[in-house]
Amino acid sequence: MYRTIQQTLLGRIQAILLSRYEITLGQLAVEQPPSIALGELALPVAFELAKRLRKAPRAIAQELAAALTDDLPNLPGVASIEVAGAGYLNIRLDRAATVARIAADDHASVGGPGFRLIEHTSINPNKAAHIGHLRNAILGDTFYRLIRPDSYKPGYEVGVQNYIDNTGVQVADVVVGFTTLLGLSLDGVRELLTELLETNQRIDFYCWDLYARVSQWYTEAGASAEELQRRKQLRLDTLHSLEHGGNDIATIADLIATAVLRRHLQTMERLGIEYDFLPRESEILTLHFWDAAKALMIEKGVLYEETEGKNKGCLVMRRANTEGVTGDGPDEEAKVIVRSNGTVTYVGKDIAYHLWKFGLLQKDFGYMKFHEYPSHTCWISTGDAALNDPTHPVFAKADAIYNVIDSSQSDPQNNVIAALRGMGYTDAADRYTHFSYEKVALTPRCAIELGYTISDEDKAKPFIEVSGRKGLGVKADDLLDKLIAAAQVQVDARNPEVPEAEREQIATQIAVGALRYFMLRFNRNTIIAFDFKDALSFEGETGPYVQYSTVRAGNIFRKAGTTQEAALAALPSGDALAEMLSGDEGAGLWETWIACSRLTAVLETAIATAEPAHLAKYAFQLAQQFNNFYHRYHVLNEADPARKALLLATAAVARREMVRALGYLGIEAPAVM
RNA sequence: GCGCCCGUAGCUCAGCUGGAUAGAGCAUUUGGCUACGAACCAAAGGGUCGGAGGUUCGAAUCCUUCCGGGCGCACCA
Repeated sequence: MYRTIQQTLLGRIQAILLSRYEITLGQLAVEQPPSIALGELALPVAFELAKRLRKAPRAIAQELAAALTDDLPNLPGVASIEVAGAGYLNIRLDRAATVARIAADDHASVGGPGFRLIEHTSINPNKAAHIGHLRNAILGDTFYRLIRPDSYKPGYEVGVQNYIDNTGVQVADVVVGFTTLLGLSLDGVRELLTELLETNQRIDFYCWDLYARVSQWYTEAGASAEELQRRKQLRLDTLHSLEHGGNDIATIADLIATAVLRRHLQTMERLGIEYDFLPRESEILTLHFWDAAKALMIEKGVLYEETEGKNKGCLVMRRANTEGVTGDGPDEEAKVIVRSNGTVTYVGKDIAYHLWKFGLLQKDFGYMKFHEYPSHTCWISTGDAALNDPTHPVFAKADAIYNVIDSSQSDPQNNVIAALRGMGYTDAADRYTHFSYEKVALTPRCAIELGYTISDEDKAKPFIEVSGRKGLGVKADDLLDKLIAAAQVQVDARNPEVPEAEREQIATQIAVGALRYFMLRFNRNTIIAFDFKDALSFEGETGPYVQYSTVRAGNIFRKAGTTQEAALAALPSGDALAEMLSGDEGAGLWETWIACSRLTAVLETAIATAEPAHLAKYAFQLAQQFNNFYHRYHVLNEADPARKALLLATAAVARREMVRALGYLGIEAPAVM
């Protein structure tokens, strides 16, 4: 609703500027005044115009205020406009009329045309997911919730995919662990996987330790140089066997990668995170995506053979943000895409994959059903035409893409964008968003708590990098288990009358709420220094604080013998409502309604900036606002029926928007807690 | 060497495309449970927004420079 008013106001202002001054301003700022006593919206537009009109801001503001006041019939909901400070235009709204519209759930639309593809999670399928992966998946999943169509907004058509690098070095490393460190054959690996499954052991946890062992084995202190060289070669040979396919090593890799992948899906499903499609690198190889991309790149003149210098004999591409060839010499800054031995680099494969996303590659994956969620199917790629299920949805038609990938990958991401741009696909390049975020690190204290030995140098640092190679990190499932246990203690103590199964469900909701909120409260480019104390907190700026607020609100309706919907429908109207919302006393309630009306405005900002943290902050502010209201106004004891109805409606609107905001964060509102 | 990011209260972080007195949480101190559940609320202390210049009506925000930290810059994936 707040956004609706913003939009009409800006529209009128633009019209006035055009007719009076013949000025068009691209971007007009709308702010909230520091205090509600000054109004609900403020326009600093007069300051902007002062230079261009060579007039004092206050004088311009006076003129604009007069014009807007004349225009009041075209501004529904606006009560008055006044000039304040050095030249602000402060807008006051008609409280009763606005409250009625908010109660009726009148709000701006969010959404538009076009298909969007979000890629997130993309964990190497060779070990358990850790907190860093959680941040990635939670960011991606939350953004998906922000933009998808739902009952509140039309949104955008969207697909979610999780890229699986099942033929990379990380999988090769863990395969070396199974074949060499454990000395297992293909049958031996099959038996071990079955055994782990039957004894309810997590294969991804098993691989976590094995992967760390292999990494250590490659650089083992006691081993001779020849031996280490032999191990390195084994690693390389294994990688090549995976890439080539059709051998026992590749089959082992596939068994392990698929089993680990299934575990990742389970872990993420605990957090309410689902996928539509799992494209795998193995199919990018077997279906020869690169060959098609290469032909296209050469045709478009982006890819060329270097004939001299250090990259002689390679196919190279001009790098992003460089001038390329200046003068006669070779472009030494160029990025090698095809090595002199004819093999393609990672960026090359990535370019092919991204051409596919935008529907620009003349090739497609085969699709098989892989996992069933309650509401939809998750598909996986296949290179076997016989296995392709023709009923599969189409994904290779993106108008815009969002790649949730940590910020250290910005260089390769920019190379892919540069390739698209160089090929003339400027629309695609412009709508390619590297949804970058900083990593989750451990505080030294946390690392010590986990039992790792930390060097003095590391102890002095503010944080220590998580390392799958070293096995240094907090596994996602472990953290979630820990959070559930902590929540369970509280739920059991506070709600002994609730059946056990329900208490467990509530504890899980709280744990997920705490975890998701924790990962979302920071801006994307803030490094999170992980600490159990903060992550396990249920007080202050946390998910459970917001959840608790919804429970409190819910209790009011229950005890008043009504429901949230009925309370909103029973909002008083007319002069009685206006009277109750007026003055300082009414301002307290009015403030809550205005805060509740800002959801679409916040959604819009969060989507435009690809920053879910805005919504997390908003959810918390709403809860603070509600708790403030809760203490200030006692609903059930209110003697005046009209006033009581207004208080009930206020609690109802607060709960409605808190639950919505939480929903976008992927957090449920428990019935009790 | 080049590129990107960061430096705001004791700690962890917000601060919307420059705007009104720089805000939260945690921690500390104090007050509030015979009133809708205290996973809560209220109050207090705590800031030369890394330093120095500059741009202008106005700078935490933009520009330059320096200091301090992080991450990239392979014929690795």
